[in-house]
Amino acid sequence: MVKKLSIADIANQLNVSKSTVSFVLNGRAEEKRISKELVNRVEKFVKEVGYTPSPIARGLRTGKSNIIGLMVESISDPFFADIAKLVESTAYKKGYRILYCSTDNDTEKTRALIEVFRERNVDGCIISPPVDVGSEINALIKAGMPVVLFDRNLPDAGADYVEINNESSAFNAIRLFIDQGFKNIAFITFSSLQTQMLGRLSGYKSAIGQEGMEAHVLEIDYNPDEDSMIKTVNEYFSKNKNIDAVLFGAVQAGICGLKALTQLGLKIPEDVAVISFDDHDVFKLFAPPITAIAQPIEEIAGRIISLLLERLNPGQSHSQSQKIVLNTEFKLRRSHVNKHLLLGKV
Amino acid sequence: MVKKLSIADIANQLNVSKSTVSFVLNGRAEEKRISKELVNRVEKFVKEVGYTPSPIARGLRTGKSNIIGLMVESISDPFFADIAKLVESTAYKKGYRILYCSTDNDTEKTRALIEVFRERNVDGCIISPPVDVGSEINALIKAGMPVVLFDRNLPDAGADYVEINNESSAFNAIRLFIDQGFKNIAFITFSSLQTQMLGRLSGYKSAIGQEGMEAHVLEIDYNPDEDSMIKTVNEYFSKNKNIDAVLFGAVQAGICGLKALTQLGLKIPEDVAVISFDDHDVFKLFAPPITAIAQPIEEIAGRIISLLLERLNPGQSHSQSQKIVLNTEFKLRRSHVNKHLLLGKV
DNA sequence: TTGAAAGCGCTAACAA
DNA sequence: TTGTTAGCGCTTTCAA
Repeated sequence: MVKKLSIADIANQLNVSKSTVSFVLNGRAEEKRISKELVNRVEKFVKEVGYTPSPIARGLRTGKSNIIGLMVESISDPFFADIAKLVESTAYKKGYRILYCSTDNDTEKTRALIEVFRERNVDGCIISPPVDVGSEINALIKAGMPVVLFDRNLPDAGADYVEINNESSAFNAIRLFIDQGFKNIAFITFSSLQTQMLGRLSGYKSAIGQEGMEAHVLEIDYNPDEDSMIKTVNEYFSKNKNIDAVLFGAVQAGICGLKALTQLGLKIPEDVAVISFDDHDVFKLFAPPITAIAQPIEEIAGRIISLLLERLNPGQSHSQSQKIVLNTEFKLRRSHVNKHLLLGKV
Repeated sequence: MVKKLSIADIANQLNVSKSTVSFVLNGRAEEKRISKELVNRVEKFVKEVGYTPSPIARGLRTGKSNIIGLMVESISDPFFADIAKLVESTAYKKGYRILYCSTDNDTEKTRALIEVFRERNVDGCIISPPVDVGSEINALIKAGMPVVLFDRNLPDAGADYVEINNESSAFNAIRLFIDQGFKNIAFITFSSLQTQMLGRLSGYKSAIGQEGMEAHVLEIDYNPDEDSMIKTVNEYFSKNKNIDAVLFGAVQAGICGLKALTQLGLKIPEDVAVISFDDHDVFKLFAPPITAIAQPIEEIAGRIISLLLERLNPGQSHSQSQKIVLNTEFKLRRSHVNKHLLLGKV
């Protein structure tokens, strides 16, 4: 591998100046009224030797990097992994690269990562933020950085965001239980102050409250050691044998829950009916298949990236921030039905 | 947000030169015999105003970026997502950021991405390569880029790599079937020329061949539309009713296979015994739980990153490339046992 | 229509 | 012991 060519090399070999080459390469030949003939000569030569400008030098000069920062809670979470995949694929086609990092829901790490984004001159950010980083995000936006939030938002941030209708999804799931005659409906979720979790909890509570029912909420502290979380759920069901239906507030909660229910030998839906947020192969293949509240992953990713691209190439400058709320889809399977009700009918 | 400070600002305000500041910041004060007092003054001021050097300018000057390029087949694959997560977390602690991209197993895209890595001056690459990029990878290495391959390797590449013992894992899985008396053992996998897939196939064939059994291999063409792959597997089982055991060659094949078997109403393991490569929540929660050949994810990620860090900070320069082959772990569950054999025993 | 030159922020060779 | 200065490769203003 020989040394990489620079624009100076090109200019020298062509006996023109660096600026001419630069103008041609940046499509400003016409504007600069460079002769068609010269343009051709430059383009031909550049293609011939396979020259590409250094994005680093360009970045230093222009402040642009053609990099999008993507910050999610954890890339190993299937939801975020799917989003990342789709976002990267679209961004790549538009010439953007992805600098990615996981926050691990750690506010301090997130702050440091925002600083990394800033100093690396990323052109825009996509962030699923932990709580308490509102002021940093706002500072970023004030400094002119395009920012799109997703999955959860920050109440005090003026950023664009893409979300699902968490509250009404939870509400509807609980209604589904109530309408079938379930009496002791639990909500098992992770303890979290993030808006999406708050929304789901509030949807649960308002559906329950409407009926004057008692709320049964279990908030698990997230723990990388899954077994300890399973144990928590296990103990909860052991102590609350009256629970006849449960809504899981997130895919990981659902998976832990299924593992706990399996350990306890409880039958779904005969002993406990189940609905879970998010969809996953586990839910499709479980016996019985688990009814799930599926997020429209493709659409979420699509909206995120178009929101960001819009900000990056401000056609008509929407200086106003956009809030997009998408609908979830109920994947009605077999885990949520009231067998006793069915039997009654027969 | 005010304009970011530059090293020149720091130098001015401190009435020293840029180089002095630079040396202090880069820990070369002692070597340059800068007075303790000055060092303190600089460090204090830098901390006070929160100055951090621009990595871009530094990168332009030094050719180093503190960025590691991570290229996987698809970040939405749970295996790669887990690896990415662990690698990022370790790299972050060492001050490296991750520039990530998916190859989608597209050789052309991969070539373009390698070029991106090169021009962005990433300090090192972690790649799960598609076939036919051996020469590009070799060129990268020749140009002095540290490269670690994983999951599959390139026969003609001189890169470090981390792999599992694909061949013997498949061999042992088939032996497990054979020893229990299964007679028509299939191998269902994706059609692929990647080394890991070739290894698994060859392990299957040699175990089968040893017994003089007939090989039953189904190679699915990977298709983002899962339903079409399920259909393929479904038809295969419909046409080959004598199959009494099956090894799935990858997690996605296993999931498709389970979906197909479920559709067909075939009982596991009574009608068909099952083992799958890779472990996944689906396998743990399926009824019955699926016996899996689990890859040691943490260890793979750990080896990858330490191999790379070793190359990045060549203590004793291993110019020789290192090949690391890790053992898989059989998660013996219930899907692989021969019920007829058990019955016979009882 | 094209070219010269400044400068983005940093490092490091060389001077003092 | 510290400062001066020349680039790294590019864009862009200004001059020709």
